Order: sequence, then structure tokens, then C-alpha cells
Amino acid sequence: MGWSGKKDDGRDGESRRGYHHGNLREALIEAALDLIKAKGPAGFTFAETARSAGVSPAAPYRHFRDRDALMADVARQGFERFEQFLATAWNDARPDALTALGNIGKAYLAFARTEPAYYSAMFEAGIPLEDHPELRQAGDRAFAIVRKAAEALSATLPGRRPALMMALHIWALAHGIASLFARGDSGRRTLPMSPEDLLEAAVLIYLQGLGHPRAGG
Amino acid sequence: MGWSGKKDDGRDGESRRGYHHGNLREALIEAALDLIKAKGPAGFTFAETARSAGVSPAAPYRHFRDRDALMADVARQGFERFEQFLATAWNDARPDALTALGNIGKAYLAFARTEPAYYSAMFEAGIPLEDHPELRQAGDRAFAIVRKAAEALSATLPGRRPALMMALHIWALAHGIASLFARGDSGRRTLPMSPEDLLEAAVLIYLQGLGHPRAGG
DNA sequence: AGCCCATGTGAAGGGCTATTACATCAAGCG
DNA sequence: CGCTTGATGTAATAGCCCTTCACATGGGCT
Repeated sequence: MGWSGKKDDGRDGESRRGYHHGNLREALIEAALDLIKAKGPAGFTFAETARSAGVSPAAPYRHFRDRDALMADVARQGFERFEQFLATAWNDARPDALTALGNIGKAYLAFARTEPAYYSAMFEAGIPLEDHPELRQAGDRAFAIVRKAAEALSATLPGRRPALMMALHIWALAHGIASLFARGDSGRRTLPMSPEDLLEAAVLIYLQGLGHPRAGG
Repeated sequence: MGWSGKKDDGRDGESRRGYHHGNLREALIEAALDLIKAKGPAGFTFAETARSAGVSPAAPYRHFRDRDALMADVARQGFERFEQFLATAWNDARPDALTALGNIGKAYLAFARTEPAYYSAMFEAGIPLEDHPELRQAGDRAFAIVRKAAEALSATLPGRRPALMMALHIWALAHGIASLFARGDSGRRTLPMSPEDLLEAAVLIYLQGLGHPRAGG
């Protein structure tokens, strides 16, 4: 009974239709993305996400078990977009496998730069993969794109090059460059060349080391 | 003396004699390392660090401006140890530059694995470098070891290879492999080979692409 | 001895996480 | 149509953390 029944501030939030939000789950994910982008994965809080969505601090618990579950869902969604992004860049090895692999590299760095919130959630939030199997699966599907590219490249190389190893090398290289040099505008190291050029040069040298006929001769 | 919450008493040789701790700053850094190792950089808290050191929650503020300042100091100390670790592995290009570079790679991954607390603080804590210039300098000094190795290698290569670019490539590769595959025992991706072998293979292929006479065959 | 000040304490304000009991509302059912 | 039910949101709360404040302690210096 003690509840102060007067709450005529129906327009406190943005597009609340009434007592129930109507699409809170999606609104929370979107708000979380904005907050992660603005303050990093560590600065993102459940309570502020709830405020951004115009609901009470307890409301998000109806849709996510805890703060980490929301972060994991953001990361999962990020991996799915990432997979599509890489697949579009690969474009079934068109116009040729070498060019398409270069496009994958550019797409990798572009994603890290233009979607820092997703990238942070995916790789830096420290979500334990064993607690979120769907997250690991989403990551594996994204990696499969690079693996497919490595297999196509491997077919053009002399000898029988292990495609999985090539894929791991390229992924690690792209991730290392993205983590160290292609992060948000703030103070990372300054480079004598763009991260994109740095990655492309590395991949070409690497492929030449594997005997690719057209990689930098 | 009701301040001893737990009996972990990590004081090695220097115990608290009375009202004043005597060596609180060092004790806090050591306690922070243990906590970061145990619960990750996000799980580490100022208050718990203070408890571990046996002081009140307000005491650490006499030695560090805030929680981030302690984290930054841990990271700075980590970079200094890292630099020494890499320098020892390089060992002035002995027995030869190629072998010594391989040792640097192994040392990089070994550091990430055996000192996960330092490595987390250095690369994953999200400390803004512009707020802690001494941290950036410490990182630059560690990178200089890899740069020196790249310069020595470059001298053995045909043509005039840009040593800085080589150093960046190798650093990014090592960091990517360490971040993705060589982290703590917990659930990362399973590999067909050890991270060390993966990195060594990548560096050898890369150097062969640059024309190194003995890398690959 | 007496003073200074670096160092440590206790209390307090404010924020976050997560749980609990209660409120609201839409949908299904007789 | 009135009732029940389940999903969704709210207020209140406990516990923890960060940070600051006034105050306490005692080592070192004159």
C-alpha cells in the first residue's frame, strides 16, 4: 500500500507506451552498445543501461540473468555481424583468392575500427567461453570464413600447405594489429603506415614465404 | 588489531610492525598481482587489495590516486619485467640472430602464460595511455627489444628491408597468438599445435618471404 | 623533548549488483 | 463479461565498492 501511486510522468523515457516497455530486450542491447562505445567494456554498467532504456534498475533482470549475460549477448551478436562482414569481403574468392584475402584483412580492421563496441565485447570483455557455448560457436563460425579463405589460398600454393595453420596465422596477425594499433581514436601507438597497409604487407610477405606465385615478387 | 580479515598474510620478510605498515606500496602491488591473477583485471578491486595487505580501505589512497593508478603501476612494472625478459631471450643475437628471434617469440608467449596478471594489466586493462605517459614509455622500451632484433635480422636479408615494419609484424603476430590462444588455462580455442610452434612457424614463413637464407628451406 | 607531516583509520555519501515482494497488463478461459 | 495466469516492470533492500573527509598515530628532525 505504501507505494506512491502518483506517477503521471508517463513520458520520462523516450518511447514508452505504458507500464510495459514492449521491446526492452532489444533496447537494452542497443543501449549497451552505446555505453560500451562511449566508456569501454569495463565502464558499461547494468544500471546505466537500464536508465538509458528508461526502465528501473531491476527490469533488465527479466531479460538477462546478469550483467555478463547481456555482455555475452552483445558479443554473440557482434560475432554474427562479424561473420557476415567477413563473408561479404571474401565474396567467394572473387575476383581472385589473393585479392579476396586482402579484402578480408581490410574488413577485419574496418570492423574493429567502426564497431569498437562489438569488438570490445567480443575480444576484450573477458567473458569466460565455457560459460557461454553459443558465444564460442558464433566465434567459430566467424573464424570459419578465414579458414575457408585459407583453404582456397592453399590450393594455389606449391606443396600441401596446412590451411588451418594459415588461417590461424592470418587471424592472429589481424587480431594483433587490430588490438595494438587499430583501436579507437584515443592514444595508441603511432605508426609509419596505416594498420591496413601494415596488415596487407605482412600477409603478402607471409604468402610469399609459402611460395605464392603472385604475392609480391 | 582487528584488521586482519584473512590469514593469507603474504608478507615475505616484512611484516606490519604497528600502526604504520612500513612498505605498503610494494605490498599493495603484490596483492594486486595475486588478485588479478585469481580473478582477472576486471575482478580486481581496491578494497580487496587493501584487505589483503591488512590495511583499511582508505589506506591505498595515500600511495595511489585511485584504482586505475595502481593498475597502471602494475602494468608499468610488467612492461619493465617484460623488457628484461625479452632482452634476456635476445641475448645480443646469440647464438645467431634467427635463433635469438625465435627465443624472443618463445619468451613473449612464456611471459603471457606465466605472468597472466602482468600481461592482463599491460594489454587488457584498458588503461588510457594518454593519462599515463610513463606506461607508454615502458611499453616503448619493451618494443625496442623487438625492434633491435628486427634490425639485426634485417641486416642478414637481401635488399633493404624496413626493420620497423618487421618488428611491428612480429610483435603483432606474437600478441595476436598470445591473446587468442596462449591465455590462462581456461577455455580458449583448441589448437592443432602449441602456441609456441604456431608462432615459430609463422615467423619462419614470414622471414622466408623476406628472403632469409636459413628460414624454411 | 616537542613539532611536523607522511601514513593509516573510521565514517560517510553515492553508485552498482542482485534479490525479493508487489504492481501492472495482456491474453486465455469459462 | 469477469476471473485467472504469466510475463514484465517497480520499489525496497542488502551487500559491496570507490572515494573523500576529519582525525589519529608515531617516526624523524630540530
